Amino acid sequence: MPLSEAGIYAAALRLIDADGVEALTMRKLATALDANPMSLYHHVPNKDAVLHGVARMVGTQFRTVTLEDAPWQERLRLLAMDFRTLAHRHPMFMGYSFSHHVDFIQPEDPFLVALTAILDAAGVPHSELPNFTALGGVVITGVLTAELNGALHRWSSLKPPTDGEDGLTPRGRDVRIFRLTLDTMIIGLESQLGADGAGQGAGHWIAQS
Amino acid sequence: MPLSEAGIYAAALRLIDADGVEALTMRKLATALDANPMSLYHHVPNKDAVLHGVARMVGTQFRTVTLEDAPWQERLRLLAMDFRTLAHRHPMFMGYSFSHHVDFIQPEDPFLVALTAILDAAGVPHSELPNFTALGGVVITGVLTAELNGALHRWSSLKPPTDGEDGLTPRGRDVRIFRLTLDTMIIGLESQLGADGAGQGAGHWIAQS
DNA sequence: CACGGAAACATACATTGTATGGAACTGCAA
DNA sequence: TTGCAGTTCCATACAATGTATGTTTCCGTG
Repeated sequence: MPLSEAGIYAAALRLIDADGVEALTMRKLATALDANPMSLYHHVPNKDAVLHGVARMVGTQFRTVTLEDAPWQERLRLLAMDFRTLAHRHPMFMGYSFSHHVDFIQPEDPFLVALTAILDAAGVPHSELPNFTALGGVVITGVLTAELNGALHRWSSLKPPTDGEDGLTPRGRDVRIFRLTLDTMIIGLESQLGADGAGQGAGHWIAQS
Repeated sequence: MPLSEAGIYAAALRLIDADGVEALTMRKLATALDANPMSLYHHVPNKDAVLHGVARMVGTQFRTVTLEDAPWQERLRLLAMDFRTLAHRHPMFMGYSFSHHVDFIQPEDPFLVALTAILDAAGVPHSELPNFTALGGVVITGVLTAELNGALHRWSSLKPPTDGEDGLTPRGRDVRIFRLTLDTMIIGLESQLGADGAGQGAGHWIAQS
């Protein structure tokens, strides 16, 4: 069987699934493909390209059903869960990918597109869509990363759209989003704790599978 | 000036601040200390230990004021911001640390202790404290990581206390926390969007520094 | 001054990604 | 079939890295 770009990515993914990304070497990859290490370089420019290729390959596996008519909360939950399912299919790679900003998420990426659409449907104003998309994406991938690399465990057991300028520096926007995330979490907690009369969600987090 | 453990950590941190963690090599570290590479190994067992040492060194720099009487929301905000300040003092290292689970956060860590105390004060039941601590910690470090490594940017411009068993498998608990985070974010968004009558925070995210 | 332990050093090795140049194969024209 | 061009493959080589191993230098104490 001759070498091919797709074949290389597939083999790389298999090795990564088995032993993790750091254990992947060009030599092992070549051995797995029964080829000389240098032969790979005729199909792939370098190791980074292999990882990007794997990222694209995994990325195309993402599927989510789009329930146009469901409430946005439900759609968001579903999207996140679908993404989590994908992440758990290749935990080694995804855990690495999120951390090392292998630019996994791209414009036109189905996840990104779906997330944006949902937030749009939720009523987020267009000028704020990028920020909220970032918020959602970061929270979802952040928790996912933490789950995949075990940080979540350790913590819990320790004794489109930019059509308008906002006049903020990049740094300032970062702070903005950071605060936004924080505020969101806080308000969410408030409601869940029933501190004020938000009602509907209060107490539901106590003891349920 | 003779070599010393603390001196090695300090020099390592300087190099990391300048060029990032991946650029740190034992040889460069030795050169910076005007010593032979192997001399370091008389004070430090290996490179990982250097990183852990740096982590401890940076960790002790964390300070936060504890406003016992302030509302928990304010305390949480303050804690997160203090942590963010620390992270921005050594962005290279912190960004790396969060991703690569250099076990930066330890029991008795001031950040962890403060976070737990605040959530306790917020009324989180003791049985749920670990979960909520994880939630808070993961969200805070998650967003921070995303900010430090630029993911936040990319996204936004793209077009103690375990005293009771819960009978869940580790995996199951992960799912639980994941859902919890998600729900929190969702409820938070709901409130912010004024979808129901939670009021107090609605709309405050539109156009403010 | 002698000596014993600690610190520093020089050398060496395995592992990594990859540059370089030649060998083998493949498809096609004559 | 033969000749040839281009693609694919492979053997060798190199620099960078972490660190094992053995030797030398230094420094305080008897």
